[in-house]
Order: sequence, then C-alpha cells, then structure tokens
Amino acid sequence: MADKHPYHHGDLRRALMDGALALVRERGLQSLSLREVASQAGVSAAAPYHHFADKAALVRALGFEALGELDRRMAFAETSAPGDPVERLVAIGSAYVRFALERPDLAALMRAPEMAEPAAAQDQPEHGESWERLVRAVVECQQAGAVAPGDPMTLAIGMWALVQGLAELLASRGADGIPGDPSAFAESVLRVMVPRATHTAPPAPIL
Amino acid sequence: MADKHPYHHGDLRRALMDGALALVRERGLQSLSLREVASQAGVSAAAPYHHFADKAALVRALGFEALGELDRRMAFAETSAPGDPVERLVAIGSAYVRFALERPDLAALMRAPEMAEPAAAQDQPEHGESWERLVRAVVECQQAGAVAPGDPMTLAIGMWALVQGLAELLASRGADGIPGDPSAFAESVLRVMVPRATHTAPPAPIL
DNA sequence: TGTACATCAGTGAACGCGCGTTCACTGATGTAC
DNA sequence: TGTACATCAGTGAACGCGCGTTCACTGATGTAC
Repeated sequence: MADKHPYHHGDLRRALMDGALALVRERGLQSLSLREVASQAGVSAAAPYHHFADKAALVRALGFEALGELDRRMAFAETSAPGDPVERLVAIGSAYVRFALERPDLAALMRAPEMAEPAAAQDQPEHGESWERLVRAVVECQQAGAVAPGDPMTLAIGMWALVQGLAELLASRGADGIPGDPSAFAESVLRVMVPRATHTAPPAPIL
Repeated sequence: MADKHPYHHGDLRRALMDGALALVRERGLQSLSLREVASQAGVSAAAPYHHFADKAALVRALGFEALGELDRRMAFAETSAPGDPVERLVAIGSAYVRFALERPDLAALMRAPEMAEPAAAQDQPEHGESWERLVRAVVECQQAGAVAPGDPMTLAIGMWALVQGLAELLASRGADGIPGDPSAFAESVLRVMVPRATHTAPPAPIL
C-alpha cells in the first residue's frame, strides 16, 4: 500500500480529470490529448477507457464540473448587496468575468463543443442554474424600478452576452491599454452598461 | 489552355483560399487541413507551399480578408441614420452581429490564434478600422448628450464586448427560444443595452 | 523567327509524428462458503 | 481462517489514420539574344 506504484491507482478517474485540467490550463483545450493525460497520470494509454467511454466523455465530465464551479461563484455573488438589486446584478455579472479570467481552462471546457452534443443532453439544460440567477436579478432590478422595463429575457440575454464578451475580450487581448486589474475594469464596464431606467424617474420630487 | 488539367493552375493562391474558406464554413476552423485544401483544389499536398510559407500563413491571409469584410460592413453601417447617433451606434453593432451570424467562417478566422501570433504583427493593429468606427460612434452619441458621459473607451469596450457576446450566443445556441430573426433580435437587445444618459436629462425645459 | 536558358509552379514519394481506440492479456481485490 | 472464484482495473502491443512538411524532380513559361 505504501508502494510507489501500486497496480491499482486508487482514484484514477479523479487523477485523469485533474491532469486533463492542468493540460487544458497550460496548453488549451485544443491540444488536450487522452494519451498525454494518461501518461501524465503514470498509466497506460488504454487505462482511461475503464473510466470514460471515450475522450468526449472526459471532456463532458470536466465541462459539467466547470458549470458547477461557475454556479457556485454566481450563487455567492447573489448573496451580496441584499438591498441594492443593481449592485447585485453587477456582482453576478462580475463573478462570471472573474471566473473566466481566473479559470480560462474551466471557461473553455464549459463551452466545449462536446457540451453541445446530444450525448450531453441527459444533463444540465441551457446554462443551468446560473442563467436563472441572472434572470432573477434582472427581474428584481425591474421591480425596484432601477432598470429599463420590458421583456426581462431580452435584458438578461444582453447581460449574459456582455459578460461573456467582456471575459473573452479581456482574456484574449490581455490587458492591452487597460489600466489596473482587468476584472475591476470589467466591473466598471458592467456598471456603465446596466440599462438603467430612463423614463421612469428616480422616486424623488419631480412632478 | 482549354485543357481540363493544365499544369499551371492560373490562380492557385486564390483557389486555395476559397477552398479553405469553404472547408471552414462546412466543418469549422479546427478541422481545416492544408492537405485537404490542396486535394480539393486538385493539386498535390506540396503545391500550397509555393504560395504560403506554412499553414499559419494561409490562416492569417484569410483572417485579414475577414477583417476587411467586417470593416466594409461596418463602414456601410456608419453611413446610416445620419441624424441620429444612437441609431448609428446600434447599426454599427448590428452589422457586427449580422456579419458573425452570416459568415461564421470569417468570424472564426478573424479570431484565429494565428492572428495573435507575432508573425501577424506586421499588419493590422488591434481590431483595425472597425474599432475606430465604434469609438467614433460612441463619442458622437456622448456629444449629442444621448449616452452616458465618461470615458468613451469604457463604453466602446462595453459595446464591443456586448456585440461579440451576442454573436457568439446566437450562433452557438442557435435560435433556442428566440422569436423571429436572430439578428433582428440582437438589434433589439442592442437598442435596450445602449447606456443612455440618465442624469443629464433630455435637452428640454428642466431648470 | 528560333534557340538557349533561367525561373516558376507544379509532382509524387517519403519523413516522422501523435492521435483515439481496440484487443487479448494479467495482476489485484473482494466476496461466498 | 482458508480457499475458489468472479470481478475489476490495469498492461502493452498494435491498428489505421491524417496531418504538416521536406525533398529532389520535372514540365511549362517567358525572356534575351
């Protein structure tokens, strides 16, 4: 049991997933190779097939883990700023951007082509819980009169797209010409871009 | 000359680029293969090397063409709505989304990893002209008092991210649950998300 | 107008590579009696 | 406590594949005299 190379690995499935994650992190999802993952785990090229049906299954398993991690972060953001729905919306969006910047490996896996295949359909719908959190935040902003009225879906899709675009932009172009911390910058962009209510004035003395 | 298979192709460079474009369109950038492009053009696998230094050079050539096409579309959008800067901004953003939805092949090539390599640095900076057009439109909106004041770069990056995120979202998730034409939907999202001026009231009788 | 020759744009065969996956196998483990 | 046996999780060799790229080559073209 204290042997350095026991015949049975112990938790090869987990080791393969961790190794794959490291590989994606270092060299990108495109150059993820099942053989390399196996050899990095000190195991033959055939061994992974006792734990995953094929390479796509490994990628899918990682993708769902990534979705879970994103959701954990967004759930935490949802508890912030209990009194201010706009700040909460910003926090939720900001959590997405931070997630994508800190864990580009997970962000890539989450959006892997394998995740869109019918084989992945047995699990999570659409964006999972995270999407619902965002919609909820938008609706609460509208109820507080802080954000433009209208179809909340339209707004939520806009926010989702914004946040995803920001993540990609900041990740790829690095911090070219952007002052300070990229995710702080993203938050300030988010704050500006939240579609505030224009026609419904602040609940102060106007009329 | 009227021979079906003349020894010299005529314009092999162009034929290779067109073939590659078709391949990317059909099966994605990831499965673009130089050998297949060559054989599809009816030419040996070595022939492309008389026209491109390597595969990356082909991809880069296509990427720059894609940037050109995007810029052509954005330039056209810039001429619309001469009296209304917000509508012009929406039109420019909308042109990006339409481009990405109509020509996913070009959109992918434009963002290909090869475009970020130092070898591509001898050409276009950042996003080329297109980016300047967007900044210009944002500034004009601000000058007209129609859009939130503040650093125009922040706003422009927000719009760019939004538009890119929308394109990706609509392209990948198809039109799941989205009514009507995706690019029309994108335009309506854009219209809602343009950060209108809130504190500076419309230039009407207030004080 | 004709010929010599440099240049260009192809060919076809081969290189070495890493990949996902399959197969028959074997060593280790755990359970039933 | 000991033994028989089913099951599980590995091995190692091989399959066939398509890839980017290099090489020495040859056919076609165009130019100088």
